[in-house]
Amino acid sequence: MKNNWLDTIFQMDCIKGMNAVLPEKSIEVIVTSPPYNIGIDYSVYHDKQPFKDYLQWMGDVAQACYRVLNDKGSLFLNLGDKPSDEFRAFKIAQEFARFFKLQNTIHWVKSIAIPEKKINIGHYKPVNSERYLNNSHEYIFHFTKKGDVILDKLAIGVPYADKSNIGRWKHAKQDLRGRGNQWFIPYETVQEKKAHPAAFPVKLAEMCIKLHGLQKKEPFIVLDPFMGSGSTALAAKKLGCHYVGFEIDPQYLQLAQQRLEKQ
Amino acid sequence: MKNNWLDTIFQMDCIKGMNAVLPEKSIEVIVTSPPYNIGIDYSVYHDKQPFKDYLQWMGDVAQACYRVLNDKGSLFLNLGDKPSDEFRAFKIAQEFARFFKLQNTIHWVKSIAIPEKKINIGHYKPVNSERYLNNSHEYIFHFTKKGDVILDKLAIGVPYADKSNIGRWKHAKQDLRGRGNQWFIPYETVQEKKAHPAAFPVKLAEMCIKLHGLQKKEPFIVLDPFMGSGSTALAAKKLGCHYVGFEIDPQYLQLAQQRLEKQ
DNA sequence: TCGGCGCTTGAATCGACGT
DNA sequence: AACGTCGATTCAAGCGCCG
Repeated sequence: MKNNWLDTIFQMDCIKGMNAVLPEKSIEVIVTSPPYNIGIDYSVYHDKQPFKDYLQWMGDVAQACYRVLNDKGSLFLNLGDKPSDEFRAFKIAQEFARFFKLQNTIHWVKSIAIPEKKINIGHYKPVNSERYLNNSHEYIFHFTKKGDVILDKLAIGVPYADKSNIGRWKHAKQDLRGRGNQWFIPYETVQEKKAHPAAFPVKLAEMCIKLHGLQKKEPFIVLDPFMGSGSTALAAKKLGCHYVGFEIDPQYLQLAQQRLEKQ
Repeated sequence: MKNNWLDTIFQMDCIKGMNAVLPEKSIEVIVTSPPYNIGIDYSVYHDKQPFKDYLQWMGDVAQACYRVLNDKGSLFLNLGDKPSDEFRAFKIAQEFARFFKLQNTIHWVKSIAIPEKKINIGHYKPVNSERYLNNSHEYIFHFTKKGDVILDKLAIGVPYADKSNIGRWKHAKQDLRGRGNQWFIPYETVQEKKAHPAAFPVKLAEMCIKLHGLQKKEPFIVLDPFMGSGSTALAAKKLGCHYVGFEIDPQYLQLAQQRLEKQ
């Protein structure tokens, strides 16, 4: 029974799951958005330092990811920020940096206003505070093993603003330039959330996979250790890749499977 | 001679300068963009660990800033990112966090493309690399002493997307909502840079000062320990505030003074 | 007994979206 | 057009603990 774990979401803890189910270096791309505060049993010893334990747990996840990722693979780690929670995203990213190299930092822009240009796009998330600015940003840290993975930047390219640049350089054969590290993707709206309370949009996962490059391996397998409602699996399926994932919560698991069937 | 240092840029090292010239708690707002690699004498002992020394030096700067800043003052720290330089901005910010609280993280968006909406704004900075995305982002870390400084969010507000919100709440008297933490400010163009090779746009410094709130103190003094070509001083002057700063390089100092006279 | 903490808890709040 | 909904919200009051 070779690869009988392909296109499966397992209801188990992701660290145990990855170690038990996935062979070394079998995964080409990991896209994930870890949950904020679960996965640790605080009941006995650790009740005083939950965040420190959470960090260590994240380090363990990173290590397990390292084992299963291909040497030329990519790991995309989505992390939000809370103004009241200093450097949270950064500290988690540093745990991953114990094993991986941070090759790119992508900024997911959910909302931006440019009054001068009459631009005012995206869902604006209210914050009731006189000291904190409304946060409309999340990080996507791009980790690789050596920091030298070749990317397919034009796969998620955008048209040139100045069309005279087309044909100006030998690589500029089409009206397509790299997108840069600022990615605008709007919030899911309330209604969309009701149907699929996804941690991040399918489109975001799609962009990560395409940026890594689709033509690299066979079989091309995308992993999400925290599958949640299945956005990563959906993106992989849409792009013709295999997926595999783990999710403890049976309700989320069911939701993910429903979304996959529908698609 | 009281306050004879107002509206002055001193040609000296900023740590020595701040300690010598500025009284405790005399400054209301600090806006600064530290240089990348100067300020340390590598010649004798430290040749093996330049970045570590740079970090320590940044910590010393932070400490000197802490002394001169008002208890309800704000420090805006602008830091760029290099993809090849892992977590550089965060590590510097953490040095400041030894003394200050990180109250907000602002993202300076220099360029963003949203092909779906045919939006493609800002100067696109080409990068010849197959592994690194084009970086069009810098951080502005907002530090305060206790993390509880009240801001004037509407001073840099933007119009509502949904006008039916105007008048809906008692504070919403005008078509103005908070801007959030994503600030679009375009690159200075090459031509502008030739005239004033500024580390950051005057507009950015203006927005920081206005966000802190202009009605807070008299005299309202804005400090930049690394004055460079004088953007912070220019912004302060434009807004009717006093400025003070330090700059080692005589050529930059001269440039800053020229820009201030012109304005 | 009073006051200053840390933690918990409920109230208030914002702006876009949907009806 | 007006208004109810919703948030990996924030904020301040309240309680218990300790000096």
